[in-house]
Formats: sequence, structure tokens, C-alpha cells
Amino acid sequence: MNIFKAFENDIRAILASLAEAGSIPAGLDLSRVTVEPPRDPAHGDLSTNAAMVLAKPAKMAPRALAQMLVDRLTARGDVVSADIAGPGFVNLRLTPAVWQERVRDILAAGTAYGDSDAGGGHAVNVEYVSANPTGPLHAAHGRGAVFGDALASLLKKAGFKVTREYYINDAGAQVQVLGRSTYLRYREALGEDIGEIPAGLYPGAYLKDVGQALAARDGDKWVGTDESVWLPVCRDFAISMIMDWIREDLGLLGVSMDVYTSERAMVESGAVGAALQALEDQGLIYVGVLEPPKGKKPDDWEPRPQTLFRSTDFGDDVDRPLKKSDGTNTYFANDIAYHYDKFRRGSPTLIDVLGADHGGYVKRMQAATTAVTAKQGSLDVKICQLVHLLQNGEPVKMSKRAGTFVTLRDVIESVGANVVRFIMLTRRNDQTLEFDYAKVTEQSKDNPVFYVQYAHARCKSVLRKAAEDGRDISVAALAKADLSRLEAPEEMEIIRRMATWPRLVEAAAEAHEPHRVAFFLYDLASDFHALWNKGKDDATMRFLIDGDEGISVARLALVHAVATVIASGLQVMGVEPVEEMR
RNA sequence: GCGCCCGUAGCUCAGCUGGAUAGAGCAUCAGACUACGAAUCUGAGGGCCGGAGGUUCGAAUCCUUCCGGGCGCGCCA
Repeated sequence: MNIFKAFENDIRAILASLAEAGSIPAGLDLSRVTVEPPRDPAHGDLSTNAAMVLAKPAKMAPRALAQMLVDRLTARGDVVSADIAGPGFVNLRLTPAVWQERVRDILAAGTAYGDSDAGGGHAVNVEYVSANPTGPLHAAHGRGAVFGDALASLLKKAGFKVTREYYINDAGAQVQVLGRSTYLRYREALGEDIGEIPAGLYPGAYLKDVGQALAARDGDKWVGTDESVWLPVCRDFAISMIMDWIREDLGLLGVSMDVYTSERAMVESGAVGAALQALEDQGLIYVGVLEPPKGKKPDDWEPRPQTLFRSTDFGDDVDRPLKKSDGTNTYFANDIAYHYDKFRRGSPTLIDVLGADHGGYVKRMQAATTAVTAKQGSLDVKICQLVHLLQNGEPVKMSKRAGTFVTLRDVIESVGANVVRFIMLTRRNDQTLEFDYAKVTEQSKDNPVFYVQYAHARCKSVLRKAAEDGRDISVAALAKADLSRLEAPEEMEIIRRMATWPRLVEAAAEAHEPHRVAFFLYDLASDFHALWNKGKDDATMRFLIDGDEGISVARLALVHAVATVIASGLQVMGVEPVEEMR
């Protein structure tokens, strides 16, 4: 149960009944009315801005409006006090029981605590990773993978129907390059001296494996044949093998997609023509000449008529080409068809998780999505900024040109999938992220992964100790606890924190910001570590009190709830909670 | 030149879609273990929220304009 949502609904109901009674004008817009935990706990448990938001449209003094709310709210049994504060906030203090009972909610729900129906089963398609199938995933891909996956989990928890999707760019010029590069490695595998890899082909050593696998499968069958014969073979073989690697790497990270969509298959199905026709029918395609780009001008620039999409009608800066000079479709044209395809498969809400170098692509794709779906679909693009890999503060050297880069697999193997996933979510997506091998495996509070896991392990440690003492720590037994015994300020604080979890799930899902989960867990862990240490100073604050089973059971229920909420949050992040630290 | 993103404590970052006195961690200083794991905790100092205007009951948050950093800018994907 979401306390904040519940009171928000109740306050709306009170306002409606006040309007009915003629105390306030009818038909006020209540959409800006919110109920939040006040930043300063001294102000109370809940706070609403209703009086301030409605004062102007109601043509009433904020405090007069607030007083009416106060009168109604104080009449409730679960409200201890309601006060007007500051410019017109109404602050509520609830009975301890309202909070204490949340512990029972948590025990009953398990890690499903925080699940919401806010999404109403609305379909959302989250496309992420979508790395080109020309090489193994590198470290930076990991961020998009983790972000997209956590966002998908978060949306699912918030009640959306989520599709996780990977778009395989297997249709463009780069997979032709891949095919040629593979052919060289194939001949090399058969014993030929291929010398230096020519400029323009992929130099990466990983293609040796592909060449050898092809040679092992087909022998010298393709040597001496025409390029029109071997190119498709080499290309498709390489794509297939590399996609297998990518799937394996994602598997190591705990990422599994619902759908892999092939660009080439989509193109061959005629979907691009259909999508362009949809734009044509709306008069959004024309032939024109673009202005040259300002500033840095390409050497071979010359004005030339192109087939253009009127993306400026939808907020873009210039109209965008759909056809190359040889008459074939641009990547953008294919992408329009792809987004149209996702829409037609049943997701009006689309999310693309892209890398930092795609920032300039956002406006046109949003414009195209709006246009091609006749404004029925919407696209949110989440750009993940760069990851700086560090080793003890020193940048890890990488060169794409030389074909040397840190693979995602290397990173996972050196620090573990749980660490990669957690750390990648400790920054907002549009903030660059430093990933220091030394720091992320450090066992200190400076390392949020450790800090949160340690809190969970401590919970489990208490429960183990209780079980060793012969206590029944089953959920059924703990659920019978007399929770009114949890009256210490530190205990109430941690309960209030856990009560905000359902609210946080909804807010983070709506904002498409999974990093908020990581910060919430850090705060919750901090509350728990503080409570733990309280027992050092004050023996009556220990979890297990000999001779007082009532409070021991209540506190065990609390500890179990904390472990459950941490596990619930980690589940969204795709991180496994640990039972004990090693 | 244009577009997008970022600018918050010495450092690394949050800030709940406009709320009350702007918060954490690290670093600095001062404290707490005969333990359900001190790998933790408690406290102190530290800020013109890049600058300047504007919008309103109220701005780190929205608008305008500068400054600084990152990414991108027809026929690549």
C-alpha cells in the first residue's frame, strides 16, 4: 500500500466534498495537488500543497483553504495532528500504527512489495544495447545494457507491460565491411599470409576466431570464388557468430531480451516502403536541397537534390534525408520503419536507450515517430553518457583504431556482474560515469555496492542468530508480531523510509530514472547501519532482547522487512542480494 | 556557426518533475568496539546551486541571455 497515494486520493475526495457543499468553487483543477513526505521530518509525516495550489484559482486565501482541510483531516482516527505551516502547507502527523503496519505489508508481499498498478498494463517497448554485430560488446555497452534492463524491470514493477528489445543493425555498409574483414581472416586461417589489415576493414583480433570457425566448417570452399559469392556467406556467418557472443555477454550480465529484430529482415519484408508511404500520404516527403552544414564543412560538399522528410514540422532543426544519392534508403529511413514496426506490434510508448554519440539523432527520431504513428505513438530517448574506465584513478588505455578495447566480458570477469550492474546505476544516465576497478571492489562505505550488500548481510546475520537461538523466524511467525513495540525514533524512521518505496517505484518509473533505486537503497542501508550501531551504545536497542520475546519478534519482523525491501530494490537493479560478506 | 547534454561543498555526486533552513559519500577535525561482524556509527567545519535578468505565493529545478566542459552536425550506422 502506498500511503502517500492513499492520502492524496482522500484529500481529493475531501476537496470534492467541499466543492459539493459550496465551501470552495466547483471544477477546480486538482492535478497539481500532491502529498509528499516533508523534507524535514520535524514538519510531520505527510505534507500537502493543496491549499497553495488551489488558492489562486479558488480566489481564496491559502490559509483559509488549508483550515478547511485541517478540520476534515483532524477528524480522522489515523491522523494525530494536522497543522498549517509556512505559506500554506498542511502537515499531517499519523498514528504510529499506520506506519508500523507497513512492516506487515512488507512481510506479506515479500520482494513484490512496491509493485504498483500505476502503469495500468500500458505497453512499453524498451530498446537497448542494439550494438552493431561487428564485434563483441565493450565496456561502454554495459552501461546501456544495465540501464535499459533496470528501466524495463522498474516499469514492469510499476505496472507496465514491457517488451525488451534488441535491434540488430545487419543491413548497412558496415556489415559488408565485416564480411570482407572476415574473408581475410578466413584465408588467414587456411594458412595464407594476409599481411596488414587494409585500412577500412576491421582490424580486431576477435575476427580470427570467426575466420577459423568458418574455415573449420567449410574448408577452402570459398577461396577463389567471386566476391558476390563469398561476401554474403562471410557476412552472415560473422553476424551469426558475433550475435552469439553478444547474447552470451548479455547473459553474463543477467540481461535477456524478449525480442531481437533484424534490420535486414525488416527491410526485406517491405516495411520501409510502407512506412515511407505513410509519411508520403501525409505530404511529409519532398525533394529538396539542404543548406550545407555550418562551421565544419565536408570537403566534397556539393548541393544536390534529396528526398527529405519534413522533420522540421515536428520540432527538428532541418529536414532529414531518406535516400542516399544511389537511391537506396538511409539508415534513418530504415529506423523510421523500425519504430513504426514497434508501434504496430502494440507499443504506443517507445523508449530507446542510446549511447552518447547519438545525441544529435534524438529530435529527428522523435519527429519521425510522432509523424509515422499519426501522433498516436511517443518516443523517449535516454542517452547514456560515457563510461570512463579507471584503474586506481588512472585512465585505462583504449584505442578503437588499433582494435584494442576493453570488452564488457573483461569487466564482468574482473569485478562480477553484480558490481557492474550496481555501479552503472549510481549515476543519472545523462551524467558521465567513472568506473574505477579498484574502487568498485573496495569494501568500504565509499563503495555503494558494498554498503548496501553489507546492510542486507547484517539483516541476514541477525536472522541467522535468532534461528540459532531457537526462534521461529518464518514469515508467518514474524507476521504475528506486536508491531506497536517498534516505537524508537530510529525504528520509526526506517519504517517511514520503507513506506516510501512504493512511491519511489512509481516516480522513478514515470521519470524513466532507474538510478533513483540505487540512491534509495543507499539511504535505507544507511538507516539500518545507524540502527544497528544504536545497539552498541544502548543494549536495550539490540534486536534480540532476552526475556522480552515481544520486542524481539517485532524487531526481527522489522529486520526481515528491511532485508526484503533491499532485496526488492536489488531485484529491480538486477543485482543478487548476498547472505553474508566474504 | 547550430543542436542536445552537463555545470550544486576542496573531490565524486543526489536533490522526490516548482516547495519550507539545498543534502550524502570521500577528504579534514573530534568521538564510539569485554560485538546479533567497528568493512560500521555519532558529531563539527565546509555553498552567491557557473554569471546576469525574468516568470510567481515560492526557483538548484521553468523561460531568456552570456560563460565554461562533453557529444553530434547531408550521401555512416
